[in-house]
Amino acid sequence: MTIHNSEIAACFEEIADILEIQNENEFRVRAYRNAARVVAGAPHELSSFIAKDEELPKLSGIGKDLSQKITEFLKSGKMPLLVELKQKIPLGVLELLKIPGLGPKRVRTLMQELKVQGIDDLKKALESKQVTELPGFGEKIAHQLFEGVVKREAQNRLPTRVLWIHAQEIAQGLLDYLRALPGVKQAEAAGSLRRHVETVGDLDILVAPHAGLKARSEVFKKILEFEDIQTVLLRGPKKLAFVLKQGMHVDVRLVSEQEWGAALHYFTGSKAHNVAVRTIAVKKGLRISEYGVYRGTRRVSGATEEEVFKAVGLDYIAPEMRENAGEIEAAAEHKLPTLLLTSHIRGDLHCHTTASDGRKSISEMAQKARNLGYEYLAVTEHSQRLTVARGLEPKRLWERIREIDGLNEGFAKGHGRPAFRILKGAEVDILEDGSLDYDEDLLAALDWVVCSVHSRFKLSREKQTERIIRAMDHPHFHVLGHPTGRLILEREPYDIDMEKILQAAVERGCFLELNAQPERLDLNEVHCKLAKALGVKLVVSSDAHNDTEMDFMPLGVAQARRGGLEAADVVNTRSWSEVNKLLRKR
DNA sequence: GCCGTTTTCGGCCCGACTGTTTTCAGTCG
Repeated sequence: MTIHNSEIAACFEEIADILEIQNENEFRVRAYRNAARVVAGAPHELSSFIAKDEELPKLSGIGKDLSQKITEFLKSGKMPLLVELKQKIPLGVLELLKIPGLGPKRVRTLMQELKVQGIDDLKKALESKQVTELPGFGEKIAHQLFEGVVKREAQNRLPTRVLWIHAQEIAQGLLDYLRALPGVKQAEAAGSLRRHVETVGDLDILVAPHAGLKARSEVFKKILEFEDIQTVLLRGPKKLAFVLKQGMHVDVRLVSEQEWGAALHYFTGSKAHNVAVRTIAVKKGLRISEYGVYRGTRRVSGATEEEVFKAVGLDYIAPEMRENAGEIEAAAEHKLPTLLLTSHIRGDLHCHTTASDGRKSISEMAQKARNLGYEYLAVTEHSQRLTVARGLEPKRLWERIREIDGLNEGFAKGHGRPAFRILKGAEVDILEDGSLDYDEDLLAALDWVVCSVHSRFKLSREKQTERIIRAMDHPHFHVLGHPTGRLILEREPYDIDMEKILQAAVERGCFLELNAQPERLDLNEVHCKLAKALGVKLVVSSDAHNDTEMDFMPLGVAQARRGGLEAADVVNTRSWSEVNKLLRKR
């Protein structure tokens, strides 16, 4: 059984929670939280080092003690400190920390004074009014906690985060409203939305009003008149919080123009990135807050993000990379990658039409591709095995090949438009034994072959990995489609050894896909970094089932940027003739 | 518990808001 980094991180988070409730040294608590973040963001599965009987790599924030704990956990599956701590504390108590208004101190009071051991106990204590008699608790907090308990019960199985694209739609509506207000100079979304994290929990919105006290208070009033606001949670002089009808939590900050850059940086995060940047500032005798960069009481900069980075000796770091996963060190050494842009993309190498499970004809899809300025579009219908998606029998695919040849002749005639070409492709199922779903001669007639797993997701890690690598052995295997099979918030990835698969791809000269569908987005940023380090090139594809879905390409590009990819790392930043040269020799 | 161009002790990121207080603790991001 393999233990993933996320499981190690979860253990450290739990230890931190319990230590905090026990009123332990806050810096020890912070060390565990920091370690959880570092491990969760590590580019390699730490278990792979143990499997190879190697030392764990040095990670900043993981010292001798934690390194030893991780090693023991990976070898034995047990973390003795956590076991010991859990014996000292009722299990339901950790759940209490998730109720808004309850932190470690109040949980401790509830445990000691009222013997509260979980959410049910808390509810009873609240109903019997015992809670309001405790020191530090009053009517309002009791009310807030009761709401939290009820909401928790109702929400238990609802996901608390939404897909990036849904958050983006909601944010866009709010931003359009804010930017149209007369007193507003600029408004921007920060937070995980700006960093293009796959899922978003809440919105962080910055608003810069025109100067003057009156303008500020006027703007505040107007913001609260936004029609989608359901409940206002908080309203201070600089900060508003509310819940929208869509269930999305929103924090709004009023920011002056000269503070804009510092505030944008601060609220874009990530938290780990901010802490790391501010730590560098402290070492240079500076102090960074959301208001600016200060030396003593003197404000040094803060109007733009570029200024903030420059003040602490860093190159500008794109929001997508701000996870404290190596970008700060790279920025200090002027070694940041020149990130991929959507404008670098010269063609889309994965889409479907009405022939299988798409919604538009080849011509309509080609038209859209030309409108996007692409030079080529690979039409990649599903193969015969995927009957639910009306996968093509060989005979129908042969017909399609001839049809596409005909269309391309039309494009060749030009009519004054730039050259364009439809590529004859397929998304071929990788069968359980690793063979492909079409015969050799048919595959040989195609320009571009995407190979994907669409069945038997539950194979063991060894078997699934072997299955994919065996498929890669096939001479016509060009790219592994949606390599993990996950559907964000819906379906876990299948269990595979990604490092092994990437290594196999290097050896065989094939590619992996970064699928731009909003619920796929695999490879993720950690895999992208690994791919780049190993020298595997990726293909960013829309996997469009409708012409409108070809607009998903920027989502894939954003994921690639999170993984630090440059244009050269991505296959379809090249012309088709250049891509063809990259294809493995047959 | 981690870390070191203030190296093996003594620091450790920063501020807003709320409620319960009468100057601040707790929570949150």
